[in-house]
Amino acid sequence: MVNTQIADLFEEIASLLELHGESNPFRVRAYRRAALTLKNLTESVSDIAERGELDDIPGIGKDLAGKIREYLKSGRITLREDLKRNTPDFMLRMLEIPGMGPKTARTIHERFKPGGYPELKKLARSGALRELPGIREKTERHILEGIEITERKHSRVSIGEALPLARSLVAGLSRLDAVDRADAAGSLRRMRETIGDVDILVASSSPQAVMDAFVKMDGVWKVLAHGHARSSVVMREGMQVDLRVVEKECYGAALLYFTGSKDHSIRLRGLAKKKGYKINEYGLFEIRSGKRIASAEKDIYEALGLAYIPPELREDRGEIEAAARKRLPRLVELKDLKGDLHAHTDWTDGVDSIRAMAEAAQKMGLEYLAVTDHSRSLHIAGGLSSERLSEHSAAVRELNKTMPGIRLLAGAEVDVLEDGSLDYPSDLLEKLDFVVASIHSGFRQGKARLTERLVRAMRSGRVDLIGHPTGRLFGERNAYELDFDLVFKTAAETRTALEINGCPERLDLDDLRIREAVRAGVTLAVSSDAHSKSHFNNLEYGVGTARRGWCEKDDILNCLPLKELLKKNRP
DNA sequence: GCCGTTTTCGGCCCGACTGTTTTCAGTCG
Repeated sequence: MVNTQIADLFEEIASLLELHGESNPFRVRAYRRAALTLKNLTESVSDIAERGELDDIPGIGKDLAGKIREYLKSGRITLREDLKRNTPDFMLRMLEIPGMGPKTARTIHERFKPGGYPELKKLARSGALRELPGIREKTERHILEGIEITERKHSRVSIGEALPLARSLVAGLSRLDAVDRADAAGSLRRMRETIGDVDILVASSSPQAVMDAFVKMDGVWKVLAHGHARSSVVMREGMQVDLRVVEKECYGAALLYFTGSKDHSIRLRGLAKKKGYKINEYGLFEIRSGKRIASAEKDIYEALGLAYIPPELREDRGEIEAAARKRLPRLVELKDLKGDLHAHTDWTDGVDSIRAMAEAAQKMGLEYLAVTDHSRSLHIAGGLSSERLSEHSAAVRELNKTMPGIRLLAGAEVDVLEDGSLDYPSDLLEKLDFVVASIHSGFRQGKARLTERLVRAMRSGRVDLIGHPTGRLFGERNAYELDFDLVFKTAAETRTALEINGCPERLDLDDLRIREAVRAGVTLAVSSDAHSKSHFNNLEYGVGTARRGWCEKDDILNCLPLKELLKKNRP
């Protein structure tokens, strides 16, 4: 996507400017901010450029608009080419080392011009770097450790990995006598689909004791920083965890600050300043008197004239304006889900029986579960033949007689074949209670044909829900391109729901597309796509993503009680 | 480089930790 390409170039320009000693930090920030804005855009900048509306984008002025146009026209940005020509590749890569910023990278490069990590390591080991100003033995050691961390650390991990780790750390910390309260903050609390660092906040009146225990916790590999208010460690799996300890009185303000996002915080602080206040992690203060006005999250928002903004919305994507007008959505919650409409069993590629899955769903407090095993063409997953599907439905219905408290729906996840037809005959689908249709093959067909497949499936009149609509798989496969205007329009017209697949490797649709879909009047469904009992946890990730997409309860099909679901589905 | 109920100049969020420093610079979130 062209937006991402330009965003990456803007980020690169920002780093290059710093390396070249750019004296105006705000110029650098302007590029970084613009990069983030572009990544958050759902519309392609080339469309916006065609309408001549580039400088309507916040943070994009005359100059940056010009650079975007230059890229769209020529595929290059002259400033970036010029800077790049005068910057060795490794100088830029040195910035990836934690603790290594532009000033240090530049100093080292000017004197030694190392061409890669091996050379830099040799310099640090030999003690050669310490002849530079500001660098002594400890800095050398930190550079060596930083390189080691860079080599070990994988980039962002899915929330499915990060959340359980964070919860076990929070539980461990909560057991300490010195700890009054502990929470995961940062991008985890905002339920971002991927997590860079895990941020944990603790309230305690004996911070040093908490910190000392933290850096010695199980699984800690390296200690990056160990202070009395803040510490950072790297876990054996390579994930960085930052811990911040504050007094109980500041907990809300610290939670606000530590949850971010950075851009949301910056906006809040700007607002505060205009009102004569100052926000830091200890509270909201009146500048004139130095008095603390508020410290709970809610109270701080209120003092700024804003409604309370749930963490999932704190991305500076219009939530501050909406909060000022008291027009924030009432976000869907996990407890609003009445059922799950997409799950697999040991009839195909799931590991648990229909009964075991039903019991697990019931334990989650669900009223209904659609059992949607794979269709015949998906051989790799042991897709059911037409005959087997009939037996499957019969087994599901038989079980309903013996299991009070949960209603099982006989369903299928039917493949949308390469020509857009469905993988079971129409009369067979007609007999099912619930039909999920998904694309599992032919991902490379291109935007027009993939869109046409989904449109045809929706127009078949046999499909209730489109499963994982963009096919993305975290770390494996990017979302395929679709004509979303057409997909959303068709979904709304045919009253076909689109899935928010809660599997953490999918989270498909993603937050931005969900928001677009809601605006287009599309109904969504949060599904677990569970392949085992434990996967019903996925619903939590799905709801988190739905909330990031500004979904209310009424936008979600499986928030309907069973009766209404059946009525709506088969009128 | 952007932006404007402090509007075309002069601002731009704020604090912790570390190391190399005697009062601060660099980096990070």
